Amino acid sequence: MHKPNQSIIPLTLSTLKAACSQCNLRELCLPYGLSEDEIEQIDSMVGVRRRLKRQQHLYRAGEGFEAIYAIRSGFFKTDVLLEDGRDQVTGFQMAGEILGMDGISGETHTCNAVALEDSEICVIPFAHLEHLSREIQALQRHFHQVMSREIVRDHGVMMLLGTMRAEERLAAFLLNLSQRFTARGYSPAEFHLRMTRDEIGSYLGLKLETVSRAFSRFQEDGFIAVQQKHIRILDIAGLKALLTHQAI
Amino acid sequence: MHKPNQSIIPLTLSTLKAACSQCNLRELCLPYGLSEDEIEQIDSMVGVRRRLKRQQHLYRAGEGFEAIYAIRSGFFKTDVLLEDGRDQVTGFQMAGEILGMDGISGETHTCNAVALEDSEICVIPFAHLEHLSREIQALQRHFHQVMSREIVRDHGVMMLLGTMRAEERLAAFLLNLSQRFTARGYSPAEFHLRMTRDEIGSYLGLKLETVSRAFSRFQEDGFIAVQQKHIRILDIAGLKALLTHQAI
DNA sequence: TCGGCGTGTTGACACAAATCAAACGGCTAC
DNA sequence: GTAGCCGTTTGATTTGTGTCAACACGCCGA
Repeated sequence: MHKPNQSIIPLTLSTLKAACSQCNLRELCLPYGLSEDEIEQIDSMVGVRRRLKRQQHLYRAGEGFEAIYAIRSGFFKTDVLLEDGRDQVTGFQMAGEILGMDGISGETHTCNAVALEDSEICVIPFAHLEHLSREIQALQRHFHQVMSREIVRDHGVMMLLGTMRAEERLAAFLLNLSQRFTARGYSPAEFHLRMTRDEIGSYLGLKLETVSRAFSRFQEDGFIAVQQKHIRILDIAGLKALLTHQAI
Repeated sequence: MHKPNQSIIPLTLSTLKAACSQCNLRELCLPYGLSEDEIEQIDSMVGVRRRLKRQQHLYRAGEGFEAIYAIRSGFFKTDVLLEDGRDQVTGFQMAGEILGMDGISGETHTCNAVALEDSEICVIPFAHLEHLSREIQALQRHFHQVMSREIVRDHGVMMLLGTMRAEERLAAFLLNLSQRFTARGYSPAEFHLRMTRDEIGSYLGLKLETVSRAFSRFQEDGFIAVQQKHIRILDIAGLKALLTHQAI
């Protein structure tokens, strides 16, 4: 009955069991202090789950918007394409984070979301979410906070792109990843990059060669140990100093 | 009873009369198709109005978040400050646009909002907005769209900062302003910049000298006529071509 | 096991924008 | 009216990052 190979897992008793109420990412996706009853309601909100393989699109720019997505496991990037072919990665998302809020305004997605590793997401039909957040105040508040957090995050990226130099951008990027991995119970100092140098560069407004050089420089200076996509941070304080200190 | 010089206008019959139901910016701030009854409810949501003089702060980073603000008239900028003193303008806002959504996530504002000319704003207590948007579905949907639009706008700025060259950024900036003025019934081709070259530069991730040079270049090339802060666009198509064509 | 391709590194050079510096112009205040 | 200041323009020079190119590495499939 439960077919792991299928990309859409139908809403059955067995899948429901593994829904929000049992999910260890609950504290990332949902507000605190919900009653049993409310959690049960929210469980029913998550219609289906979907598995995506590496490089598979969750949605594409131009597609109709119907749902937002909570990442259950895996890693994603979102990117925007300009008419003339230029594109930019607008974000990297990991477990417990929400995708698709760009689509709310125009009923159409404005960016692409691509899995950077095999991933699993929860589909949250938006009409259903709105309905429920009219009933459950804590859910409403939580959703507003999630959207607002996205706005604040974007401001941070604008800051990075507008005022920082290449090495500062990369340092900020690594520290941000480290902090997010930590929040998920992983090592703050050692992790695996799911994206290529080119994708990092696109996100940071740099060319891949510049990213590569910055990695090398950080390694020379003893801030990190790089081995392909495996990163070990040796001197977090040093990286942080790069950011705040800057050219005096 | 009605004292225009005071910065806070109390909620009286006379001010209520000039509230949402009578506001000519209604189609920007509110959803279509509300009933008389609903509009009356929303009227009551807008607690007070406030006048701000040029250079006055509407709110500052770190201040507690209680309300969002609809601009009734005037012009604002928002900016973020880094610990090391660097700052960046994250946006310019004009009549009919909403300020303050950055504060929702952390109960605290994360940026400063400053009036760039004498302005008037409507204070929308957030608790009240959430309450009402649990009752009026169209209001809920509208608010979500406004937040989402902000996210999409931010992606556009990231695109600009990450992939465009100086002249492309300025062209995009001018075209965006033109389009927004048009939507408000002003001339698409002639307008007054409320911000300095330095503020434009901060927003576009450029130094003020670069902005100035780009303006001069656009004038030489016959795209625009610049006289201080007064801008006349002579060749919109030319500016647009700068964006899409780019270095072949 | 080997070959090939995608990905990453490193070097030489070019170029766009930053920086430093000076002078100008238009406001505002006296 | 005029002095002074802020904002702007313009020029000369520096510098960080992009560009072009060659090469190295690791992974996958044959």
